Amino acid sequence: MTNYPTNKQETLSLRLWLQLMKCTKTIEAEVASQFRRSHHQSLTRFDLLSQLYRIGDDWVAIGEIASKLMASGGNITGLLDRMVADDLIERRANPRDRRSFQVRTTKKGRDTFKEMTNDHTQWIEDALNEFSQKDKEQLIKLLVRVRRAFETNTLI
Amino acid sequence: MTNYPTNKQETLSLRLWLQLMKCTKTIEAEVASQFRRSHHQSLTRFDLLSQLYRIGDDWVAIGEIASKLMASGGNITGLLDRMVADDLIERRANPRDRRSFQVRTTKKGRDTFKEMTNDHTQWIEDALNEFSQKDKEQLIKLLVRVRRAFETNTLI
DNA sequence: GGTATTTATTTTATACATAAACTATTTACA
DNA sequence: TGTAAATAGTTTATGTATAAAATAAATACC
Repeated sequence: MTNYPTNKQETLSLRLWLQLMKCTKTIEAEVASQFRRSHHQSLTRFDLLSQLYRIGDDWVAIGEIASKLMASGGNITGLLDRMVADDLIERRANPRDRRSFQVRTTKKGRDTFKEMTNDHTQWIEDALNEFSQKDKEQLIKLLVRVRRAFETNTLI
Repeated sequence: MTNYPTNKQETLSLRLWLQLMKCTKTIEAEVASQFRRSHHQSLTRFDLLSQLYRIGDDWVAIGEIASKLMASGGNITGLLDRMVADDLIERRANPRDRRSFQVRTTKKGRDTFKEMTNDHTQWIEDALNEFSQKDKEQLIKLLVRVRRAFETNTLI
């Protein structure tokens, strides 16, 4: 009979995962609800605008957006349709590949993103200002380790 | 001109939140996809079955479920409908209050949950076994602090 | 050059999420 | 008691997510 891992250890991993989820969901729900109230936009749209901003608000292929958002293709089509309808982004055919389409933020999209990201930063700052730089850094380090552990473990 | 908070501090809080979300989403996507593949069930359904299990697999009011899952009413109605159709739970009118309905797991629901929770525990254990008890405990502690900070801050 | 494969995106069917309006009770209380 | 307010769920409209099949164009390769 081998020395089986204690129940306490098992519980701890599960508890860690549950707390991680609970924490994220709490913040996410709050941020999403604020975005809806203040800007009539969803968290997903904010993510998408963030990605476009990072790219430099230039034309990007739809597939690239999809992979960056970790979203499925069918999802992106509808999301982009609605955002085009709201004049946040524009869409065109890729002039060099007729299979491919590209999107880019409009002026309204960039302005909306700027307002959203200002609010967003402020909310997060306000909520987390009680934490020391050291605490934050350590938490980030641990979170990255957890993610890496999970990625390498499950992708085998 | 006041001493404005440094950009570095601001970035750190945002980075913390981004890592938190990224970490949770990575694990969640993996677990959800495994549940779909192995059991044809969603993470939401697993959460719901977990809540029913915690309650003791006895009759519970629908509203209580909704609040425990942090879900809206309209959402729960559809979710429960589909789970009743799949014979995972059963529904009845509350005999003492004709406005209210109650749900309870079926045998199939309990069996499904048992299988799912075994797998789930194993996945999490496998992924997190490289972490020391001390690391896990500290991470849990920090996560709880973050959540509390956010709850008290934003609910004012 | 013509066929097979790959790539990029959309369509379809379905599940899950919210807010807001609605229905049906129960409860509070004047 | 009778009426207003509160409570419990559902319905409706819409947004966001997945998987799988379909479409269309580019590429590989014989």
